Amino acid sequence: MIQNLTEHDREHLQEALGKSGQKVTPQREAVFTVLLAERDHPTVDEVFQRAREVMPGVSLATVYNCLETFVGCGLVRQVNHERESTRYCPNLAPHAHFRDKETGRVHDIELPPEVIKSLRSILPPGFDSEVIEISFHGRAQAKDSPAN
Amino acid sequence: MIQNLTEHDREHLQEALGKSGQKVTPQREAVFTVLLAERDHPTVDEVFQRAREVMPGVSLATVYNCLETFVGCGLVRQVNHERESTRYCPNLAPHAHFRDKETGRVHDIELPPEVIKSLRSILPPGFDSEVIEISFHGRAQAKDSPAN
DNA sequence: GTGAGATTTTGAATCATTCTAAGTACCAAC
DNA sequence: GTTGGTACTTAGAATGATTCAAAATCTCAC
Repeated sequence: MIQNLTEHDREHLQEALGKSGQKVTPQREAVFTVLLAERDHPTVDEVFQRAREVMPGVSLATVYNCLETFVGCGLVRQVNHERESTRYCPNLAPHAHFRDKETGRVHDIELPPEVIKSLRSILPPGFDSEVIEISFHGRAQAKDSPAN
Repeated sequence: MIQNLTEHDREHLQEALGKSGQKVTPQREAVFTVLLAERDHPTVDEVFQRAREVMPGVSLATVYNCLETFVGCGLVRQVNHERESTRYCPNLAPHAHFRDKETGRVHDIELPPEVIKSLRSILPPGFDSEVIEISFHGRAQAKDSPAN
């Protein structure tokens, strides 16, 4: 069952939206409620299904809009950041990727073994990871692609 | 300009394909050549455009097939691993994600500040990152979602 | 209450990717 | 050298997530 927002959460929503000049609407409340109710990293479609339980008339487009708005004002995070076309690289050495916001270019960043180790060490017992994907997003002033 | 494969690269291709009972074909050679020629993490469509310069008749479907084959036999790596629907989470504390291969579930993994620091430290000078995305892929025997 | 601007809705459009069915190439056995 | 099998490629249709466009609705300041 999806509970109503607590006073505190409602204020949080209000404040975050307000800061960027946007309003609290029933739809936004519904979507936010859904996100807080079950923190299982739902897809848009899952959010949509659940939101309809609370507000039967909401549309899928609105759910997309709300989520975009929330991401924009820092209320929620996108897990598959900037879903774009899949990219391929023939560099098989362990490395991270850095996507330059400005150019869209992706650079390889060498990944020293001790960093990999420290990453693995944060996994709780019972979690066994074969693949670690790391990607940075930001700006690079570098002239040329580094390590490749 | 896209050069032909070196002897060495051709052998590499041959061996990797052979291991999984697959053949070297002109199309696969062309696609592999393209991948090695410019290591800029191209999208499928970019690979397709470039492959056509080398082999005008090649089809998009074949490029998809070749890339899938290469990933399967470990010749290349996919940058946007498992492109799926975008997911959302309201956990704003810095954390990594762990996707369980079996269930498809995504778990939050707490990210200690020192690990973040060590990650930032691998960026070459001139690279300034605002967002770091980390995702593990593997198996979890845990009963329940941990830190959330 | 009116009007401007923001928000929502529906349905169409787009884009990456996958699927399907038919065609082609190659190799082995005869 | 023909036959058959298997892997591979092709074109185009189908799918699925997401975005867009235009009309309808809401909200708030006045």
